[in-house]
Amino acid sequence: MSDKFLNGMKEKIKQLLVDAGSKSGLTSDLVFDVGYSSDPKFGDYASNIPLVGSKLLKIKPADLAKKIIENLDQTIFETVEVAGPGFINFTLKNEVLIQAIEKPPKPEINKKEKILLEYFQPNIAKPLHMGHLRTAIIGDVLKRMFLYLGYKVESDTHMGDWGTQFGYLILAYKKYGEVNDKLYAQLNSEAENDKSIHEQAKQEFVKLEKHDTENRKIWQNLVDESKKQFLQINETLDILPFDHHWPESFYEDKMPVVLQELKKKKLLVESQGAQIVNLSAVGGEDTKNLGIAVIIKSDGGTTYLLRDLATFIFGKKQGFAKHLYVVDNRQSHHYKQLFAILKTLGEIKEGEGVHIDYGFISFKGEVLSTRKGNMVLAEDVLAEANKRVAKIIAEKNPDLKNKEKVIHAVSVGALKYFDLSRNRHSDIEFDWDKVLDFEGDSGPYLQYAYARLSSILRKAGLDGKFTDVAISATEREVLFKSSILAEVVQESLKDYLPNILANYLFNFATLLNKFYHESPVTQEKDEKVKDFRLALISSAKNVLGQGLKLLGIEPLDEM
RNA sequence: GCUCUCGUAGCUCAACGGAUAGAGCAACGGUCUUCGGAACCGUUGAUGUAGGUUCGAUUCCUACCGAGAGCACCA
Repeated sequence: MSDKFLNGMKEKIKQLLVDAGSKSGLTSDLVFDVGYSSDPKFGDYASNIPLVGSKLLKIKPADLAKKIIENLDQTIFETVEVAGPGFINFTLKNEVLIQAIEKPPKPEINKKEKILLEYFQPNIAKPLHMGHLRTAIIGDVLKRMFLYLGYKVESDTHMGDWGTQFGYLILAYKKYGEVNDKLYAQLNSEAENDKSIHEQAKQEFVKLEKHDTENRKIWQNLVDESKKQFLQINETLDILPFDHHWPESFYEDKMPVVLQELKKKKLLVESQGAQIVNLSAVGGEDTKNLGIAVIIKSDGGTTYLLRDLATFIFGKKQGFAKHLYVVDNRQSHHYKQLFAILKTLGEIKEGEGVHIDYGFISFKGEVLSTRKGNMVLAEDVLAEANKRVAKIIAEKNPDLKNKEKVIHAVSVGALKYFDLSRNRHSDIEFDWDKVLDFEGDSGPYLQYAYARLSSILRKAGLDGKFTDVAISATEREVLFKSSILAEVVQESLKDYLPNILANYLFNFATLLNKFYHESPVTQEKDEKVKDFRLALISSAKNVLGQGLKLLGIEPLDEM
């Protein structure tokens, strides 16, 4: 995100430092940072302003730090200290944290700006495997975070229902009288030995594009059936409903205009019978390595790229200021070409189109692939997860109500967290035992911490209130971490990295486990202390619950 | 050949250019007459190589080594 929308505590402290800095001889455009302290002993927040400012003023960082602190408005701070090589460490007053918890900051954003978020591009005739799930899981969390912060965001599935693969599907139907993933794979493998099959398939697609009645009918049936299947993902994985289903075929009538535009700008050239844009020849420095982009194939068929050009332009006409694509990183070349052509057409400005790429999932060192038979099907993983969760519940909590619901929520939580806790740029090594490990750094661990908090509140029967009592270091940490959720979400969304939120929640849950382990609540004799701890638990539960919902994981009162 | 990702502990992963590189699993040792043991506490253990920029580099730059992906008629 290019927006400057942070208005949490970091931004507030930054502003205070800018003011204090200008009274200390620094210019207001000095670039410096305010971040979370790496360790509670360094306070809540830390800034490097003395380190970057000292060079300009040619004085020691420590001396500049002292000067800035003297000029600083300290009303919200308990302590402000100079430490290390020249950091200023800030500890907020407890009452300030409590206020931030009760009234989380809301970012100032451009409410008119609509965002189009494209994720989950299932291919027809291929069953969903773990690799396909990544786009849906990441996209769904991004959508939830946008909505939480007040953005206008709409999701679109962009189902792959067009292109040569449909030639194959139609051909398979005509040959075998029906189509499924196995027959599709069979035809593909036959095509490897028999080149004429590929030609036939291409011809079937061309016929489809030319409105051949029979092919249209076959195609429509395939699409309808597949769509029904794919949209089960909303239930099976608790993915928010999609706002749009604008599949590739939707752009069929929107491509000719784009072609006209490309011709008008003299970008389209004929080469080996195909219509192409030679990006090495048309663009500047940034496009010279992008090579050749095929717009119309030599058989007259359209390409994915042309459809994507039409897709972006359509989105713009619908009033979307940004178009985000959650697609795996193997397509980064494609998106570079897409954005480069749009730029040349004058249709896109910097930051209006973003490829949110992610690493793919491998299994035993190989990429998941239908063709290679190296498959881990989503439904199999979920079924196995359900089995193991059910077993654990039978051991630990046999009297649990709503067992089915809990089993589902825990399984989905484990599956999603496995994905979301990792940086999306990294490839993921799929491992049954790791996905299905419900201890330690896992989805169920977060849900467990939430359930424990609920349990304590249930036993106590009241919510407590923040009283003025001496608190432990752990309690202080809980208080601080409870205050920063909105800020963390903003940071997580800034580079579209859900793992920032996931990692924060894991640390928070760990802290909470430690807290209720060392601080008894219901048995506490001192009423004021009890009130405080209950209030702390109550607010921490809200924060953790909200965080889990943002990850698309259901908070459970009992499990 | 060109381009892009990625090389961190035995394994799987974290770390806006910041302070002592964090976790989980595995191993070993503890906690409990338990507000729920899917828990808590501790021990062992890591930045591919060589330079450079910086007050400060896992992070940025260059080269090399290694892994993966992409580079016109698949999407």
